[in-house]
Amino acid sequence: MNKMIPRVRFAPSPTGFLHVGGARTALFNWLYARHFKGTFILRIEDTDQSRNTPQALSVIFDNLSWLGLDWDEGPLPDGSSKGQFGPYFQSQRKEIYNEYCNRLIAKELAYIKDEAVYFRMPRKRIIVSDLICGDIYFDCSLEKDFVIRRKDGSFVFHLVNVVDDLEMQISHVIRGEDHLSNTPKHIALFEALGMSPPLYAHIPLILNPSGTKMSKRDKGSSVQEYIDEGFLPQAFRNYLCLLGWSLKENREIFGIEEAIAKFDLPQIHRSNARFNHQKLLWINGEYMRSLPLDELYPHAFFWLKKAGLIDQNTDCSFLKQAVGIVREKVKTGKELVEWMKPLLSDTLQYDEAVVQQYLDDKGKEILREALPYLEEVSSFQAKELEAIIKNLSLKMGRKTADYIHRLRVALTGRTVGPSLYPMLEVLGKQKVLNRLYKVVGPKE
RNA sequence: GGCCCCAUCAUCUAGUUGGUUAGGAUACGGCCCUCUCAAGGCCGGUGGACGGGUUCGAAUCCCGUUGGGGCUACCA
Repeated sequence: MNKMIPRVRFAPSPTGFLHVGGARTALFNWLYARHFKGTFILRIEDTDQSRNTPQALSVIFDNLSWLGLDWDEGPLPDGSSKGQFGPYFQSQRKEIYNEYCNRLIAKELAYIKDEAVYFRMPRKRIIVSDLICGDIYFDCSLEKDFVIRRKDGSFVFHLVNVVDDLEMQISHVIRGEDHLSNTPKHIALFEALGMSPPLYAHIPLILNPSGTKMSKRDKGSSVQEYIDEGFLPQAFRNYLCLLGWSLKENREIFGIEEAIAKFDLPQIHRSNARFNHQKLLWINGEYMRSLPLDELYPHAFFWLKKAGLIDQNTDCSFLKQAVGIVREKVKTGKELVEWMKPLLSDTLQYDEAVVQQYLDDKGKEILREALPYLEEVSSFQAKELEAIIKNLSLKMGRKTADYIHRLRVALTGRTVGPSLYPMLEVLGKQKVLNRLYKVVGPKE
């Protein structure tokens, strides 16, 4: 086994969703592989047949792809696979497990009892040399033998995990700390099979905001929720990096390339981290604003399409401009969709209270004052528009805000929205005038 | 219960050969900016669980206590 070129793996179970803890485990494995130009392997731990469905499998593919984590070996969505160490589904590796199991029995390192196969656990001290936790001593002198093949012939996690790791020549096992206590068993299995174990790195767990274990039942525990909420993968994986790892230079926003360049195992924290939704929101907002518009646009398109706000006929250049002004104000895709509604639809929802406050007789009068200027302005650009509204307010002795607020309400039905002048420009003269006349009544 | 891991602001963290006014970020509060909302700028409070050691000196090393987490399955 060549330790210079790491081979790492992510081995999820097709449960129907990807846990955020699993996502970070995948991310750290992937970062490690990419940093050292190693191999990142995807292996599906589907020994539990009951929950092994095609949909559950595609969730893994989809969510990993969304995160931008590509694998060098493993199954592919089209049903094929790549890599020379397959099959990459545990359900297709029974012969292999059987062979190893029999080998252990032959060497009398395992035995049959009650129709199950038990591994003869060595009664000795086992040292786990962990890349993150250091040397940990386990006194296994009282450890009980454990089942590796069940009565029904299926194999237990410890056995399949070890066999797969050695068959696939995994060099570094990077996994959640919840496996730390299992590691002596795994090491004993490796030794019984005459192999030296891989290097281990147990990463701290991700906890709920309350500090309890994040289980599948908990809200916010699945990656899909964040996709649905309209988080950007760039932001989400950036945040995931921050849970247990940091650049160590007082900077928290960094791209995946920089993470790859600087990632390594020894710098990882030893203590568990709570998931902080507020901070994720902040990071997402940062990316929302700073991503090149062309990079943000496909995500926005996806959100808007899913919300049913756009179709094939929507004007792309208008859409992109609208996203460009709205993204300054929002933190998630869901918010963006909400803010885009008045820009995309010509049937506005006016709140009664808002109308009374802003579009009463006085409000309409103010809008009428502005209308001729908006009609006559030579170029419908934010700068020009700002100039004419400012001049108008000077001339009429009003506050600029008097015009701005009423225009916003008249044009969007809302008191909160994008900055006015850019919005006027994006909507364009025609839409602006149409909407305003709809509010104040036709020209006399 | 047994075994293992962990312990710096509310939260994520910097610190790693003991000597810092314990730094940053999010959140929170105040002020400024302002066209609503954001963003931005400035300021602010809050911190090494507790108790013992070692030392001239401990967030940093040792021990104990407490607290949190994990494992202890014919789940993975």
